[in-house]
Amino acid sequence: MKPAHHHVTGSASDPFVVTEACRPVNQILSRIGDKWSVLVVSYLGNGTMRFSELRRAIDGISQKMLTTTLRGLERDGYVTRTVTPTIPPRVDYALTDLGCELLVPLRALGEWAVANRERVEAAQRRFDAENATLAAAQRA
Amino acid sequence: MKPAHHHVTGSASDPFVVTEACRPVNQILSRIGDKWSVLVVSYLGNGTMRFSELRRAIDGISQKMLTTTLRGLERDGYVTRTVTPTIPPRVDYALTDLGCELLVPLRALGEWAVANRERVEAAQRRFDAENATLAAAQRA
DNA sequence: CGGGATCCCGACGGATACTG
DNA sequence: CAGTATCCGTCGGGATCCCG
Repeated sequence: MKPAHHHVTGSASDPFVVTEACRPVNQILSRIGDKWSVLVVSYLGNGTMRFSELRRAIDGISQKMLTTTLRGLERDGYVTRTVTPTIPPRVDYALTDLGCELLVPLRALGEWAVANRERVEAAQRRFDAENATLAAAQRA
Repeated sequence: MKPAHHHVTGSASDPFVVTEACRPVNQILSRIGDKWSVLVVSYLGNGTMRFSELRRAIDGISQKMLTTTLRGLERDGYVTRTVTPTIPPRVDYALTDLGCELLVPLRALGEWAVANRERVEAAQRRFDAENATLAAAQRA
């Protein structure tokens, strides 16, 4: 656990945290960071929903991606899938305890995103504008 | 922000929380949720680093993806890029204030991931095993 | 040293059609 | 209703070569 040679300018944290922690973080993010998982988990945070309820709620998701996303979330233990074999069939999705717990840090990130979206967008505009003027200067 | 209220079925959930919040969340996640951004931001959380330092530290990243990732993070205002035109040239990357603030909810998610990785892996094993026996039963 | 330019492949993800 | 199956375009991302 020897820290590598790192220049520590600001608040220093142990590099151990980074190296050791980022494997599972990437695992979580590769599931949650895809196009739809956060939306699905967020909606299910309000309670159990049926397949078509989710489909209508999310608006833009294809049934294929909804199925794929739900399967992935089910595999990782975030949601449960309950089939009621009536006619027509009925399938309910709900968060597990694990899913509810995930919702906590996820909502923190979400609130940060909402709070800071304008700063990000401003940075993007600044970057793009600067890039445009640089490109123009190149052609001159 | 309303607390998460559970409703039974059918009724529309509060559109504000999900609909309004998830656009910026997806924007943040589409940047942060890619394969390398979290690693880069985490490493820069320990202080300024040079390009080749990051390249060597991250182990597995190609120079193309490191460049792409850093450009994206710079565009969104999370990192600064400082060029020192010496020979050989020197380029330093560091987190902005925005980047440091992002690190907070990000680390929360990271700690959650570390704390719960075994539960996720266990769920995956359970799911895969159950799937395998089902597939076997199908063939019988 | 720190990239930019190019080629290429596989995975992600959308549209459509069909099934239990 | 809740999927599965198929086709197909897009693009993330790796490998390689080159440049200032």
